[in-house]
Amino acid sequence: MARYGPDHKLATRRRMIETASRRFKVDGFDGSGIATLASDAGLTNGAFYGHFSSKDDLIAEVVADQLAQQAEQIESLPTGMTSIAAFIEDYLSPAHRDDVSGGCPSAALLDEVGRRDQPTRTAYTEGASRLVSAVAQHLVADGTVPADEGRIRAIGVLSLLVGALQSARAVNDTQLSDQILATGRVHAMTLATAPVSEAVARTIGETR
Amino acid sequence: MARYGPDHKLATRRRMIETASRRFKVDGFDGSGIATLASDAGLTNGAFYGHFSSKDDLIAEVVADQLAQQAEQIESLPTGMTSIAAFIEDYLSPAHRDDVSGGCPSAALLDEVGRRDQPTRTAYTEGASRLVSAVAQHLVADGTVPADEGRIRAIGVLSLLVGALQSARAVNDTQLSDQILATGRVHAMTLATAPVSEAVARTIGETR
DNA sequence: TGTACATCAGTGAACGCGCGTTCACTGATGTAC
DNA sequence: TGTACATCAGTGAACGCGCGTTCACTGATGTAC
Repeated sequence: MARYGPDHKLATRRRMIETASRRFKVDGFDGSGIATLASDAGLTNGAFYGHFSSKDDLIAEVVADQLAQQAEQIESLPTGMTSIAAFIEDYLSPAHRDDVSGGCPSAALLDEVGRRDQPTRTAYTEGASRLVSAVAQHLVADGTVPADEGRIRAIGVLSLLVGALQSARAVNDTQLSDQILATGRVHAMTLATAPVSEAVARTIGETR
Repeated sequence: MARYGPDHKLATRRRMIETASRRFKVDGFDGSGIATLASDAGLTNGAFYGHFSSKDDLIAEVVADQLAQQAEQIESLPTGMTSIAAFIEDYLSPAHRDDVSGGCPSAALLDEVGRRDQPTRTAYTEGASRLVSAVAQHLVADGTVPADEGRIRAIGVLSLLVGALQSARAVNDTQLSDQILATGRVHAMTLATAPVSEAVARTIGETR
């Protein structure tokens, strides 16, 4: 089979990145083999290397793509505190907890990213920076926090969201898991909106 | 070789759990092989199954042991807000970020725990519950928060700590990593001590 | 005191298997004449 | 319009390797006589 339109190969590559993101989030980077990744996209193992130079290459591409999608999602959110509040509610919902394959890549893979090669970590760093900027800009545009506090608030909210969702997934006690989510939602709102403590004020000076 | 004292085998088992915890935190569960785990403890692969029934068995033991150690550490902390403040400072220090093998198991492995078998997840759940109780009791004993807020505050602080440390490790930009740590320290203190917002008050009612 | 035997923690080769990667090949389509 | 050839995305067998697990064996020590 061959001689497809000029977009065909690009479409297959896109499909591989899409299906691989799901597989990685469910089984982890180390737990996902090339044969499975290819078969998820309707291909056989040999075809893989026509699209990516190595498994690590695919991982870096997936990480970049996933974080770019998240940043775009935040960037396209309408201005207003309610939209960030809704984002937090969605992020720490039981539905998101139970949807690992379609959910946040950081919640599913963050501790593994720290063990991967530099291209993957660079992709993560750039994607995360863009995400932080997007959330920061929102909080500032909403008038929720002063301009020089945006980044600090954004980093806090995002860290909490990831830590809480991972915990809610790790635990095999539904009641505790639900409590972690409910608690996380409130704390995330606190970090996004609570009045500046003196300590926060001091830190802004240090890290700005 | 054989015929050791009655504690010898137990000591070897202990050593395996100890060295395996370091290996798992550095290379991940999937990234650590039996031959390497055994050799880290000064044994050969065959000896492994005299101590553990399977790799999954060792993983569950390691998770239980690591979280018990953390809970004991918190439980033995002297009463007083300064001790929790010092714990937060240590947890989100550059030194802890750079010491993966001797550091927090949740920061190194949390998203992988969610993919393991039930014994491992149960071990994690029990250990994490004990940790939450220990931190909650501290915050209440310190007089920092009212009795019925202890757990909620503890869950928030711990989620934030884990999320921030994982992020600081994933990112390969030192400046951003340091900023995540500094920001996390302040936010953790905020969650531990900030006055109850109306939202928090409502959530206490829901999740108590 | 000296010898024969039991114990058992640890050894290391071997098992089948799936891993990441390579490569000669296929075969449907487009182009040239 | 019909035939020969070039293209190239995808196939699938094969590579060496390390995985988790099993098992016959070793050999230093303790006990029995």
